[in-house]
Amino acid sequence: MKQRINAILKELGLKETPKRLALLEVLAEEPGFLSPEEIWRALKVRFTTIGLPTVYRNLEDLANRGVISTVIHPNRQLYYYFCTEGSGHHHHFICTSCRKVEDIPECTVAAMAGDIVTRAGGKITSHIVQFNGLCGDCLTGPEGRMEV
Amino acid sequence: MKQRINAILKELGLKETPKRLALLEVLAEEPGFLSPEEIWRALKVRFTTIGLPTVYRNLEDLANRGVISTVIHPNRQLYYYFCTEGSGHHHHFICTSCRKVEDIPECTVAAMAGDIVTRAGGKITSHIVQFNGLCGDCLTGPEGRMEV
DNA sequence: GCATAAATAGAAATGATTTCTTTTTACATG
DNA sequence: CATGTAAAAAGAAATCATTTCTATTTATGC
Repeated sequence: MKQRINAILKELGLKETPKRLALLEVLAEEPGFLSPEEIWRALKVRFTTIGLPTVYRNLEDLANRGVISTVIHPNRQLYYYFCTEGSGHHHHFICTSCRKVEDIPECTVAAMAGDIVTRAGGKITSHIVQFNGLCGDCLTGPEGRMEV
Repeated sequence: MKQRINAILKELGLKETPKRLALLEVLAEEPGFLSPEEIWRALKVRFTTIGLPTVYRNLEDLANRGVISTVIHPNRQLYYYFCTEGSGHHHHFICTSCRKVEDIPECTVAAMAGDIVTRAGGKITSHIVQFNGLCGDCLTGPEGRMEV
């Protein structure tokens, strides 16, 4: 796993700092998703000085580069997950109780739900399907832009 | 529209307070999604005293009852949208620039994206497909619960 | 009209997340 | 191996959306 993490950082041109490596190790060893503060607490065991902003900065950066996934949680806090499937875009089924994360292959939404339950044996309480982007007007014209 | 709002509140057993009615009117007149503070500012034009907590409380309550929809935004702020399609669960395409909201009928995810672009003429920059629930273990056993 | 639970005001607290400035560090290069 | 430099991190502080709290007001059924 350490080799894989090293390779990822090298490929992205990121410095292999001890804290960044440890952060990824913590995430990689965790089967479910974690909050920044939880990761921070785990890192404080290994490092006497480790700032919460460092954790936030690295998580955001790594998520933007597709190394780790963000979890959209009903409580709107940030959670992160190191997906063993690699960085290809795909979807997840998360358990809001134990935080387990299951990969979702592409298929229809309704079939997806059924497939998840069949394979994971759980119960789906809600799902989020939302597309973000620019509508036709905003794509073509400069007027009315008001990015939020 | 006022009649429809009145009917909705009556059906849910909610009191028809002037502020709650006005809040729904503001949302109903807005073609896109709005933030709590924007709604609050709109209401301050009509009411000399209107608290932001009142807006938050009503929005959360109405969303929980399915009267209005929440918008999951990349910036993680809260946004709300009064969907003209009624309270049936369905999905949305939002423009993060002008805030327009388009309804999405159920179909495959890939087809959905294509369909949205075909009808709205925009560009999809990201999409969220995530299922929340309880995995098989959490559903059956009491151990390991740690709702987050 | 009156009782009562619901709703609101207004102030204050909360707490996750971000910003800022200074210091440290990884690593490419000589 | 020394060293210059840009990236990374520390630590303190700020931000600000959201929530909580208590007292007061109000809509509505009787």
